[in-house]
Amino acid sequence: MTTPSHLERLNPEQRAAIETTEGPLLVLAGAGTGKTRVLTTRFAHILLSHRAKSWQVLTVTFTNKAAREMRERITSILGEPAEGLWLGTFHSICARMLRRHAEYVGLTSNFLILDTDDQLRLIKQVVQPWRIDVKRWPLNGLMGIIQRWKDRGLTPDTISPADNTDYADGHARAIYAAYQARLRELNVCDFGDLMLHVVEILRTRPDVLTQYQRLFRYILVDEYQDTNTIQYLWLRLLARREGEPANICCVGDDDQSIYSWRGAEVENILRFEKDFPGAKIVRLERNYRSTAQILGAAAGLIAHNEGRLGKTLRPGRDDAQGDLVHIVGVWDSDAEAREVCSRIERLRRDDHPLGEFAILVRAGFQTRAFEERLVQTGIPYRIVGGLRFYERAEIRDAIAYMRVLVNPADDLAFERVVNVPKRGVGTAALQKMHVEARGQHASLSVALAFLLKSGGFRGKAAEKLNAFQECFETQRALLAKEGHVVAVGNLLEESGYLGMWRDDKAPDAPGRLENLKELIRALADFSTLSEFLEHVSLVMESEGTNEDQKVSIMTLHGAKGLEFDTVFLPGWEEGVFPSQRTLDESGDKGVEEERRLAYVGITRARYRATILHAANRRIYANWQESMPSRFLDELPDEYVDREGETATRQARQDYSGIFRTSVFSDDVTSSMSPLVARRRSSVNDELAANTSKIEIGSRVFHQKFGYGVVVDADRGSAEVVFEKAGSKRVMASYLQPASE
DNA sequence: AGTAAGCCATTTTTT
DNA sequence: ATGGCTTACT
Repeated sequence: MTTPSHLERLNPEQRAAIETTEGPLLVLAGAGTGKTRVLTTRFAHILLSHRAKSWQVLTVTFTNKAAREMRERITSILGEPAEGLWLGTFHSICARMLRRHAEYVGLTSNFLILDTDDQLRLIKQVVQPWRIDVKRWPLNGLMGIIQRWKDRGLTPDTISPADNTDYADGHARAIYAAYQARLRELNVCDFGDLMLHVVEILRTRPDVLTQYQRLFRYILVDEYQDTNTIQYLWLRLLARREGEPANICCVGDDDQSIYSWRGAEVENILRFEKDFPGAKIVRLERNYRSTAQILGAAAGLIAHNEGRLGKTLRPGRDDAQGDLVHIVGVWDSDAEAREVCSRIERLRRDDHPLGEFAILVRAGFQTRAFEERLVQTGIPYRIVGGLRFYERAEIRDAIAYMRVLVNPADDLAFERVVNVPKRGVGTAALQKMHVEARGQHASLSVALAFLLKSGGFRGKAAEKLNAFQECFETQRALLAKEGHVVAVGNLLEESGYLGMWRDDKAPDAPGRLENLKELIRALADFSTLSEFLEHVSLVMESEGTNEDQKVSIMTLHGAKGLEFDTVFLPGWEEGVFPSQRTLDESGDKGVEEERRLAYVGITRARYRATILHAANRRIYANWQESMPSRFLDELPDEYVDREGETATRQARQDYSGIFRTSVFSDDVTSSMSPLVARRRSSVNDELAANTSKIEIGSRVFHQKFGYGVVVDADRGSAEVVFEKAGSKRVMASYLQPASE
């Protein structure tokens, strides 16, 4: 018997994970063990073996990226796009379901999905009657609490006293109720509602539930360790046929659970066998990504966690022998950046492509030192996971314009743009509209129209608001005739929005205009504006990832699922990693999650991993001595090379000890022991800083303010007269000498 | 209604 | 130290 082509070159465990199609199955897939391959092949196998049609398989992921990749790979296995797939993120699939049955939860099928800005604006309004002291209880916190409740599937009336909080003087539950009521009135949903409402429907409408249970003959779930309670409830409702647990296959790795702080419950994966009686478990432990040393180090580290399902990564590659994992102790964050950069340069000279380097940090503030050094050294880099395309102010504004164009009654969007660009609408004018709208039980747009007619506004404001109203009406009329691309283009032009950015003197204004052009271009990919807006609210993706050869800087969280030849892991110090905040808030549980994060970090590397820790680090304002991370001690000695680390380790116990200096260094201070370095550092660091190039009268460039001329300079900062942004005092380290 | 001064927090992020 | 946000002036 011949093996079908899609099952070729799989190891026995992978094959078991694919061919065990019936009944509940948990696939414990360690890092780099071919998880995505198993998921996609399993899908194809179900189809090719005629167990189900493509629309009878439900496949859920967490990110759009994962969903897209899976779709592509399934298409390539099958040789053609599969029909009517239920493949997407939890949220996009729930949105699809909710549009079908919206009326069961008091919505209509054209409900709108809110972004975070809208949510906050709404909470702000809803909270008014309680006169909450927002200093003491920031609204962000309130939103967080409501979100967490939603993650756990709690509605205002199912929150037990034990679940309630002191937040907002104990009014959180009542505010939640008011917020939900308001959402319903507006016929809108936040992200949490997409899951919450669907679960509500499945629970209260047996006919609907049965319909889906019959439809989905197979269910595939990616990253199961990241599911929260409501997602788990949703899956458990769907994964049942004639009272029996259905063919649900969850893939995940308890060792890579790093999102408990946003509601993920590792318990879900740990409890799988109990939740789904008769479940089988397949472990994928052969790693095809990393060297034996990297795997050994990672395995040794994660072994310190308790309550694991248990899994040991084994090298699966023939060329698995490689370098030891390097641990490097440095003086401070600048030395750390220098050390990393000099190592990158060394490898770069040996033709290692820049795209194969990653610097993985615990928190955003760590990136600064690396950026500075990379700029100085002239190594191209990219910060991954900064602000995403659809989160930029100009994009959100433009989208709000589109929303009002589609639906004049979209008050949240209306409010966002009514005074952008400035039309002389302040809190007073807005208040007037709100009062009018409430009085008439109508939208702000209707209220504005009424006020304009009845002379509620005078002078410049009236004129501008009139024009504002009119350009919507004109383009709305044009929408059908000319199409949405033209209408939106006109709208942004005639409302003065594009002009606002054209007149803006800030150096980032041209970039914003560029983004807006990009957005208008993207409109053409959709046949209607509503379709585009649905895409935007669910698939908040950034523009095409440029495949330039650049060093990637990103957070450990952001790196999950990625891999690089060479990985640098800086900042392994107590308080930074594990982070102090996690230590304080979550204690031992927190340490375990941080350790998993460390495990994720190490296992990103194919060939080389270098871990760094600094003896001193600036926290907010002042310098602090820092202790090497406890995780360093947990790495098994046989897989690591501790350069200059013995010294720092000893320093922790005895500051009068004798230290050894590392021989492996381009830069004297970078990897020497802390105490030796301390004596030299003040001199060296100042020489190293680029302040020497920043002299009075020299022309400089600043990322944010653009070009300018230095009029005054001292050690750390300089007064610069910028061409466009005027005179500012800025940190010298943010300045580069202008080349022209 | 727009600007200056004070106040606070400041990990991680997707949908 | 810094930036973001609210409050208090002009």
